[in-house]
Amino acid sequence: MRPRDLDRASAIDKALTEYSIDSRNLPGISRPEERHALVEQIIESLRRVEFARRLGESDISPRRGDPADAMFDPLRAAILRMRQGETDEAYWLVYLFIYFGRHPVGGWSYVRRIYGALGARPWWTWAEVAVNPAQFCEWMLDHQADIRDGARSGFGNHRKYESLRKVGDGVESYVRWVAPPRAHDELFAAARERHNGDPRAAFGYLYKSLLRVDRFGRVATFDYLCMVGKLGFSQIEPDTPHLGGATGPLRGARLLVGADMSPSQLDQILLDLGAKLGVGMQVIEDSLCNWQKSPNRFRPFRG
DNA sequence: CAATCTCGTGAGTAAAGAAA
DNA sequence: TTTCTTTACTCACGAGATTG
Repeated sequence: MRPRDLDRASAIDKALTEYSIDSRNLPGISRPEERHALVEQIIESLRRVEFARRLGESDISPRRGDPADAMFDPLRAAILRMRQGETDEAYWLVYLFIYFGRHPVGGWSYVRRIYGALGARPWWTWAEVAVNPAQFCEWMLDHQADIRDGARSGFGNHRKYESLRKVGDGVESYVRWVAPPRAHDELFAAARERHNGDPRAAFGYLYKSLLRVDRFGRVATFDYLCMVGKLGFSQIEPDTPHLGGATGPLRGARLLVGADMSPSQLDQILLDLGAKLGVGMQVIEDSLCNWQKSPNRFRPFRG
């Protein structure tokens, strides 16, 4: 662990111990091995979350926004667009970033080829897709072979069961969700207003509706909304870890708190725990998922 | 010695079934 | 009706087994 994290680690360790004495027993970390492994996972998760926040404030080369350039990066492209006031394009790029993820070998090649329309013009910008999603759908079906490039392309780890065949349907469904000519920021602003500007309530409301979008299950929905919040596109933040329908994080939560609890009970307990630790629900969700894979020994998440 | 097939694994989404 | 659990399905990948 890095020296600068040591203080934070000992504070979290202490808070965990206090919580398990004062508030609720945490059988999964009664031994120091387990507790230390969890603390390290929490530190790692904090680092990942803070990386996205910092990225939103850092200098970014314009080449990151150009799908014709090998340096293209959908997340950085989203930030650039937002800075230029192109909010719909920014949200669309976050969606694409989540939908495809980064392949360990192929990197962003899927997003790059699709967003950049395989070098043709115009690119598949939000303006193009929103007006005619059916045309995008057709283009996707026609160009699957050109987009694919063996081992040098593919979906990211979290999206490994997706396929190019389904992308058209997914995108069509997402376009219906945004419902142009309504803009993304109108949708998010309405969600916030509906809940008096409460970032958590707005998140919960958006989560429920986005979950109905095709090919956007629990993980994609949660990650997309978290990213929108972290980049500051909209003032929202996860209200709970949303363990309903989860696999890894739910297993982790049951290991930590107790096997006989339902996802919604665990959501509430973890909300309380997160407040005591001073960490957000994405950190809780992410760290429990990684911890659960190896509860008694810290293993960094790679992928 | 390949090339191909066949599981098993891992971590998602969707839908059906069960419970509250 | 909503929530939770279970089951099925998807896709890439690697290890072994099978085939040519």
